[in-house]
Amino acid sequence: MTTEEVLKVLAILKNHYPTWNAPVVTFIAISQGSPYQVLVATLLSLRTKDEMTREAAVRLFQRADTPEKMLRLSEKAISEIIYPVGFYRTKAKRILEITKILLEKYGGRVPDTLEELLSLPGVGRKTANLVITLGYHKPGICVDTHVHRISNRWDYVNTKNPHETEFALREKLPIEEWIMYNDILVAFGQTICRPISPLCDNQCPVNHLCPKRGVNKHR
DNA sequence: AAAACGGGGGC
DNA sequence: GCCCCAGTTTT
Repeated sequence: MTTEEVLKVLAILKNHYPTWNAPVVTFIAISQGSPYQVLVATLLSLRTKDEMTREAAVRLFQRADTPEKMLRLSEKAISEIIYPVGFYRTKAKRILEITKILLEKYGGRVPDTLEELLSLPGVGRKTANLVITLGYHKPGICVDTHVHRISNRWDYVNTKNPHETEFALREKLPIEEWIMYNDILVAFGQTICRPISPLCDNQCPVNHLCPKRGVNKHR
């Protein structure tokens, strides 16, 4: 697909967007979540189903929604709160580790630049870009499995790894669409344009524009 | 049993 | 670039 065609597809998907659950981190952001909450929710979401992450994030923020409050919780306590999110021990440890750094080096604030965010342990490009876009409302592209998969499924980019996808999208996609592109592809990818057995025939509102419709019964 | 989950780090 | 890691839910 060309950029022009992708923009047409996005316009159609935008109309369907309200019928899908907003992705967790987006949900946190639009419900007045702080950059710190966006960061923590993103850490929870790594390799974890959206719904599990959402429930865990809500429970955790009831107990601690600021770095100061978070440090009062033990690693074990956090583990129990965020269960059954996968990798919960690692994530609890990482949340505390990063929170300490935020308090020691950044006065309790979350950095808003890519470089500073990437310097935090356990923060890669996807996490950093999500904090920048949803925490600080600055332009960025965070490529997760959905963005990567669907961008390639549309033949919009032809890339092997997420980093290439991010670079290609930065070149091709108008900057005004970056955040919406992310948001919509995640919501769309979780419900319709799934990795395996996507719902092309009955439920996809853009199947008539998709070069891979019916072909992608798997992967 | 195996795949999937809005990856990250080490090399 | 490739390989390994962490745990739970879903298929």
